[in-house]
Amino acid sequence: MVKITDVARHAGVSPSTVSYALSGKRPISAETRQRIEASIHTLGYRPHAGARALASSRSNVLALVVPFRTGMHVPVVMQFAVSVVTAARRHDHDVLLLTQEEGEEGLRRVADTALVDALIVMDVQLHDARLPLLRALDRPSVLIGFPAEPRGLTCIDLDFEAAGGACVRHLAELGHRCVALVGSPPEVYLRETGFAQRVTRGFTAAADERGLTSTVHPCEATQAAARDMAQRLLREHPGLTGLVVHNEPLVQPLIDAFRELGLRVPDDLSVVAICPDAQAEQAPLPVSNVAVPSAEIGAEAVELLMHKLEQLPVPESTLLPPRLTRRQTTAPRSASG
Amino acid sequence: MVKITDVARHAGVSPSTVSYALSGKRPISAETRQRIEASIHTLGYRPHAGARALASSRSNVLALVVPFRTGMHVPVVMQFAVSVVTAARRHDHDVLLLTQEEGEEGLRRVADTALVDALIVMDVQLHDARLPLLRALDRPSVLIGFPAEPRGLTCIDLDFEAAGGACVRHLAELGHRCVALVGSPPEVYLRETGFAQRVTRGFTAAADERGLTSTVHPCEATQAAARDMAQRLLREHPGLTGLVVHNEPLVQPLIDAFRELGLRVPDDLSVVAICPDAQAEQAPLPVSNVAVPSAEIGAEAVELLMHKLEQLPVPESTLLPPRLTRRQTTAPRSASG
DNA sequence: GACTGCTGTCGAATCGCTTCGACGGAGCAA
DNA sequence: TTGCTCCGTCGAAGCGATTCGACAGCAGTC
Repeated sequence: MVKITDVARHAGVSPSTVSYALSGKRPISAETRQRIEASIHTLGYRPHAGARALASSRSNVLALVVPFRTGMHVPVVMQFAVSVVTAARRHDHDVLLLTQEEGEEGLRRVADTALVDALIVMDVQLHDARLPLLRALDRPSVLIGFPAEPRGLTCIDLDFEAAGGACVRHLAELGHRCVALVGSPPEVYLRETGFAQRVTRGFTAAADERGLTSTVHPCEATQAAARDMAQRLLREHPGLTGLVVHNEPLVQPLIDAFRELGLRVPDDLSVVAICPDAQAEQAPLPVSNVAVPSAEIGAEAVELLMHKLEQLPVPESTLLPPRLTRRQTTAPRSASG
Repeated sequence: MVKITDVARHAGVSPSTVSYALSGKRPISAETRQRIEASIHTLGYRPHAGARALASSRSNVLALVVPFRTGMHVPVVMQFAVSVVTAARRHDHDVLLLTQEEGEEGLRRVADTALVDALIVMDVQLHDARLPLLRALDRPSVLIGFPAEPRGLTCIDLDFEAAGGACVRHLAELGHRCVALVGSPPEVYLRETGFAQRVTRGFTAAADERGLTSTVHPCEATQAAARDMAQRLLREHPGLTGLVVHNEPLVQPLIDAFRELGLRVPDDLSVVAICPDAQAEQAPLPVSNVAVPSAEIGAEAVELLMHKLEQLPVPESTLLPPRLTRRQTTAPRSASG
């Protein structure tokens, strides 16, 4: 293994000079720097991560805690993880993958052994058991999602409340007067994952504000449940012409189910989903949607963390504003509707 | 931060004794060990990961390289990653997440900086550009998937060839005489990802062996493509009664498309998929399938790596035998079929 | 009773890098 | 010329573990 002393000897300088040339923490003359860079290149030198971490007390590694089994949509999680890795690399950091299964002990372990410099925690619950720990840890963290009490933490997420409102307003502007929200499976509400409730709140508030009739329905993510839900909505709310879906795997099955029941989308029923753009675009009939911007959230979470690592102030809450794209599943309410 | 010398002082022993008590590399009397453990507990000691890595030249971290954009089914990748993390933790290792985007340079970086002890590489292509590097690296690696020339490497995957064969034999035993394979999107074949070709080979060989009529059709993973494919198969192969699907997102759309064309599953058409059990079970009509055992592959990949780290011999190839589960989409060929 | 062989522990060296203080020389002001 | 400041570089002291060789004490052997 080639080490910093080898480089130093080869370049005719001292090890500390090589170190400073690499880190830029002290001025080094252009000439010397070039000689050092040449030596590094010809010798193929790479600083030893452990030695560096020991000496500098920085590992340049971030922990990412991903949900294990949850109501969360898998592609969203994956997309998110990839964007975190990509963003971290831009800041010369790597990403250690932890599963939620490890729980608090896992967080404590990677933090206390100085294996990571900072943590990103996904799928935060309203009353998450890990909150006290995250507050107490000597390492900065960023949460994806909002707990009941975010003070003293750094949280980021899509503004789901505004997203729910945006969907309703879009429908209202198209003339719809009776709308329904089909949401996450019941256990997501029970687990208090926050975002489900926030969508509901925004949805209901906007509907009330515009004087629309509205109902909310949690729903399992299966085709059978979709079919039942479609029938039930038709039966219980005959005037329904606008539907908001916040349940990724259910978007297409619901649309299909309504079709089978004889409703045309968007002519008889307008559908707007809260889901990733990729999904909305690729549907057989592209779906009007509010984007769930996993990549943006991941990238921004890393930026926040980098600021915290540099002791710069960051906002406690970051709510990304919803972006609604009208595609082909929403249309003005027809005369017959 | 509490360090090993603090523990040593508290327990009235030398630091090296603490280290040996922790690692078990030399005998320590029961009494001393207990005193040390008590001190560790009361002081809340955790060994510094960097210091440990530097001294022992072992970081206890594995790298996992996941595909970025690919024909691979996202939930399979995720499932796989989670099982790798879980298995690694059982061996007191952590997992560093790399994206394929980083390419060879990324592998070289984490290996040469001694950030990781070993690597797991997913989505290996037949003529993967990373193979020479992986052969040359001073750190062991395990590949998920088989390149054209696996010699000198350690590879593991489902035995896709046997899986293709198993599907055909299952259909043959039910009396079917004309079968088709609907496979991955064309680009997966072009990218030479190996598993697509292997399924085809096993499928065709088994069909020939049993004297069945067989055809193979790559297919995009969209609903529209599924519909076209169903129509085309019906038109071109009127005698078709057995279908093998090796394309996760297409399984349900294909079944739906055939239904819409008036075919009953399994009465008129038997369908067997190569897909994760979870997907097969959760379908509206549970699908007969050969399991893609991501979790097993991930766990076994970690075991192989652990053996290699201990210098134990491991097989160059590990092919997991296919496991076919008959559910509700396959039935004996009907008289009319 | 001297010798051999364990068992259990210690001390010191070492891993490879960062960082702090020091210092020589150049540039500039008085 | 003297005295100050910077700039660029060096040397040495850590960072916090692991590991190797040494050694004391005790048991068993001839």
